Amino acid sequence: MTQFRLIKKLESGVRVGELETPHGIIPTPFFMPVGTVGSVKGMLPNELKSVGANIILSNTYHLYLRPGEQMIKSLGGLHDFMRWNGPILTDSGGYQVFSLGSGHNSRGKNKINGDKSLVKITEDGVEFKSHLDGSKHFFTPEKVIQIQLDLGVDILMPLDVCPSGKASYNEIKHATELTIRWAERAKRYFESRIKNQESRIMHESQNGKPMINDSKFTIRPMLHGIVQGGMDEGLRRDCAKKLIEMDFDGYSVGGLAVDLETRNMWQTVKLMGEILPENKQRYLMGVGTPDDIIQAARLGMDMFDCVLPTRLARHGSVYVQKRTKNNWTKDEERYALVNLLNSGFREDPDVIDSDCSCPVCRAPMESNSRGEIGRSSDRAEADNGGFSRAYIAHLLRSNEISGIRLTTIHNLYVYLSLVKELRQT
RNA sequence: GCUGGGAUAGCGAAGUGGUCAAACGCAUCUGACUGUAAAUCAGACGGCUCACGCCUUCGUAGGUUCGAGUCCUACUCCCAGCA
Repeated sequence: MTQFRLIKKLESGVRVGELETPHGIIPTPFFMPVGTVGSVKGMLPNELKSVGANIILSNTYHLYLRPGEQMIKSLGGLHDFMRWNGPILTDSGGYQVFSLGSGHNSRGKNKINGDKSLVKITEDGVEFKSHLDGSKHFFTPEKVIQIQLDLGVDILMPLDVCPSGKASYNEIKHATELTIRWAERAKRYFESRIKNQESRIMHESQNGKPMINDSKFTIRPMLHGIVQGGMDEGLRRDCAKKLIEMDFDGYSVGGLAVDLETRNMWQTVKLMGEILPENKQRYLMGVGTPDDIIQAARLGMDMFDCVLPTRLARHGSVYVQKRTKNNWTKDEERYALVNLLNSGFREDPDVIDSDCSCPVCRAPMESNSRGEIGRSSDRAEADNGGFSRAYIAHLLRSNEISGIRLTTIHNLYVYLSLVKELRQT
């Protein structure tokens, strides 16, 4: 039984489908806003919905460290905890193994541990030091599944080893092989836990208790296998083959959103699109820019997440469509980044993107005395959007929370309307 | 009016004889950001130069000294206390 249904494959190569999760059926391809610590920074659940999000991503590593998965479980699971009733996917912490590991902290200083690596990988799992307080912890493939099941998420990622894009062949090979062995352990543990859960539900319903119709109880969460292997075709093929044999619910393509100076990832994405099972969803982890997502979807990827729209928004940058009327000026470069903190926007009266209909840019249209249609001048009208670049730049400079909220809403809308468009055209 | 204290780069503020074009913070400018240690980080921030480097600055004007943001004198302005 597969919970992914491929409806059709568009001429562009984009796969249109749907994914059935314990928290509802969602259309693919989709983009997941990143809410690492149980919050898409600055956004409330209803705001995410209003901008078109129907699934979000959170993080095992972070929630385990704080507030702890047991606390979240006792408070009703992650969905209830954060009051988000749509599906949630959690990353496993595999990326943190990468980003907290030695040689990879390219920016800033280690806040807790000086220059020492926070991570030590062994066959059994990964020992790491909390970035919060330096305390030691140990993740195994089983532990990471347990945490995610306790969080109650819809789509789980197994613990993997995500090597730097700059790693040597041997390092990548070792990481890939370990990822495969860990995937097998994760799968075995996951299946046994799910089986227990299912039999318990069966048992309860046969005992005269009311049958549970809630999809939360009847639709099982999904576990992905994560394909590693760097840019090496042999390793990628081998890894994919072994994971496919284990029959995961879906497949993730990892290790491509790291160390971008070495990025020639398209060949690998193309390969993945060709060899991963057609009837399972494919998740390209951590990618990417809007243009990246278009390209990847055409190569057969179904799921995306990226910190760019939210992080860039907090750093003052917004995406602007490069189109004239309905034609893109250049198909492979549809979006430009604009940093509103640049001095040129201080007095810019225009909205971020006049072709954008997000809640920030959208403004009621009216015709003036000469019959020209333009943005309503009635700024005082409630709920009318139409915030000027000058105003948003001012808010950002003043460190007003509303500034980064506006840019975040806009950028997320860009991503979410983009995938929506992908599904339709 | 008297007695103290003070005037440093856009602002605030270190610096009390050489290593000072001058710490640090803010502001400003630019860049980076792809499974979030990230409302963060990096760089620039007197002038000229790609750069080595050169030139002009620490209230104003003189002076002492090989050498002054730092010491002395006068002046201008500000602050506090006392009249």
